[in-house]
Amino acid sequence: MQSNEPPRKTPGERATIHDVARLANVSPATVSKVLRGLGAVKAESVARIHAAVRELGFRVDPLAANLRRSRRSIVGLIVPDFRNPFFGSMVAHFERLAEGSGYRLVTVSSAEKTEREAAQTEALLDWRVAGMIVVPTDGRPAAEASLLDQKVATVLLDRVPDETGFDRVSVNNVEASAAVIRELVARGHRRILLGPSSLDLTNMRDRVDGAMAAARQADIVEDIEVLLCGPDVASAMHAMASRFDEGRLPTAIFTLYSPATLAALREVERRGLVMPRDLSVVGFDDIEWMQVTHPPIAAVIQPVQAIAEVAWAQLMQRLAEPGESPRTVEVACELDLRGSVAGPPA
Amino acid sequence: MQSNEPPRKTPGERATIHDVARLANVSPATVSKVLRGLGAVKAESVARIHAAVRELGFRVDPLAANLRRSRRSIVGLIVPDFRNPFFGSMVAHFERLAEGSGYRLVTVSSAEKTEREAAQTEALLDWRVAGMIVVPTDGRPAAEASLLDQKVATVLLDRVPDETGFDRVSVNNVEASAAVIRELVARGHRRILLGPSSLDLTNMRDRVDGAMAAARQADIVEDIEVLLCGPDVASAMHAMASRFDEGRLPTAIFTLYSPATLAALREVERRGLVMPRDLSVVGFDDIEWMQVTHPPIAAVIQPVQAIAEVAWAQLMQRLAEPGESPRTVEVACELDLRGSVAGPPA
DNA sequence: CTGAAAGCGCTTACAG
DNA sequence: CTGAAAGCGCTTACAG
Repeated sequence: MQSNEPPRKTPGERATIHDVARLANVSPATVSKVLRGLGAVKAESVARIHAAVRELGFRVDPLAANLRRSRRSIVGLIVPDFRNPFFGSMVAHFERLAEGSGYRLVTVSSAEKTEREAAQTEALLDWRVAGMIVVPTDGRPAAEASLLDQKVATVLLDRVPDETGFDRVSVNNVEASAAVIRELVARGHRRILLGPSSLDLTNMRDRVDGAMAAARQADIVEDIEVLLCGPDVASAMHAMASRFDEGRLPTAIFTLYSPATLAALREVERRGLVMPRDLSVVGFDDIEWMQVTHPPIAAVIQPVQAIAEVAWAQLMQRLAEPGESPRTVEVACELDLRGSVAGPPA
Repeated sequence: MQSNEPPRKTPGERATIHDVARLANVSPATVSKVLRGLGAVKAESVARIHAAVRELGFRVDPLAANLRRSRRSIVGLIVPDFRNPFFGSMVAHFERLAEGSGYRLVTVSSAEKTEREAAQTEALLDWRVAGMIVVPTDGRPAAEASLLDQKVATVLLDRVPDETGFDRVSVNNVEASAAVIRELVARGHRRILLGPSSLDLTNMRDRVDGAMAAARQADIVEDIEVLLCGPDVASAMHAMASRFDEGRLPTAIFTLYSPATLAALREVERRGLVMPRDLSVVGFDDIEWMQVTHPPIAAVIQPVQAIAEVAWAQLMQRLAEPGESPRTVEVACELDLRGSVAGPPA
């Protein structure tokens, strides 16, 4: 880091590599070489160059530096929604990972719309990003053709397609969801409501499938109910409210993403129901507030940090070896059964 | 938006303006002119150029396009923490605002560390951003000298310094906090705990000042207690736990940022206290989960969208008229007194 | 060990 | 109406 008061000679204008070269009495090519630690340069020149860099407060323009290469040292990250803390946390982890790796991270959101995801992807490709990390809006990159066409190293995250030419990282959605159902069944529940956002998302489909498989095992498939809750908190509130209005509630709700958990609790609260006496609730995704409710909400914990680390490592690996065939990694979730779960009402 | 399958001639390589020029039988300069809608060009040439652009799936490289100007068409946004939904929401609003304005948004976080804020600012300046929107880590931009030196249009947000050469947008922290105290006093509270993150942050200081002013008016200054809760949820949990351990709690807690609200509720929950019977709680910042707790938590609502819109308008204005003297805008908050507030225990 | 020249993908005067 | 040339801030062969 440089000091707070860069001793620039020309306030308002940044020094260029030519200014440094002039001051150090060498050519711009030599400055460039020294700055990137390449080749053999006379010690005297090196010293003069470093002095000039300090004197002028010179810092290279990373965008111009990459112009001659076909790819910029930028990684693009596309998430569905900044307001969801799960993705917020993901962004924070990637930002930390990008530091020191020599890549800059540019993060954009698709707002859960495929057209926007496509437009954002194209915009990042316009920047000649070296790589991309994408949480596809509905399980398949919206600008898949362009990504493949331009051969940009890409890792898909969270909502990953079954078949794809890209690297993938996800959690063990099927098994984690099955485990939740098994726990509920073990406590005596039969009538269980599942709350996915939509069945177009591959991760949601996997969660429903896992839950259903466990239900089949327990022979309670016919008692399982699926409520589509839509992309965000607003839609989930609406869906839950309608369902609660209908009456004859199940004895347990397993919400498959955090906005639905929020919506379910809101209805529980509004109608004066008491967890877990009247209703058990388990959410997929653990968020900080889930431990300040009364009782705390049981949750499937996604290891965000591990997901980000694995994905970043995969991306770096692919940038190093573009030819390798795509790999898939599945990270295991943990189930924390908190106070919101008990047996069904007597 | 272009179709999913760009009909590129050279897969893997993007077409350049030279490719377009060659195909359309004109010079690159003419293509450039047409693409930016400048100057007079023969209708025939225009048609051939558009045809070539489509044929090759050409899209300009916005970074290269800006190289000749001293500033890139990029706006940098620095927030303290992506994991805080208040800032997540802010980022989402700015992203939407940037679209269609011809600027691309590059968002980074300071992780509540001034050194990181300084480094992130320098990095964005390296990119020659046209403008910056900064939520200063502790009330004053960490790389202030560089921002001023390079004359980059800058708007400060949320935690704004008292005196500064930059445009500022904040909420009416003093008055909003005073209003909370007045409401609590009106309900009979005297012993009130304030929970700021730190007194180094100008917005926190203003909130404390506003609360204190109202307390003075009500002659209860000596009953006010201030608990520093630190930068994030973890530190706030720790601070709250220690304070609750001490015993002799106040009758009301006014947390001045959402992590402290979370921490306060966690202690309430852990110790089996009942709101508002044993304790009233009001938080500064409204977050979605605050309405799914029992009872819902009273909150000072910051109008994130209005804040973002005002700040963006200011930035655009300053880019248009760099010479004008800095302006300050204060946006009003709304107080929603929900079930977590009542009179003190009898 | 060093520098002149060409190039990255565009735009900007300028000349015609 | 159009194009050749120079330039933005760097890097990359290449020649010496």
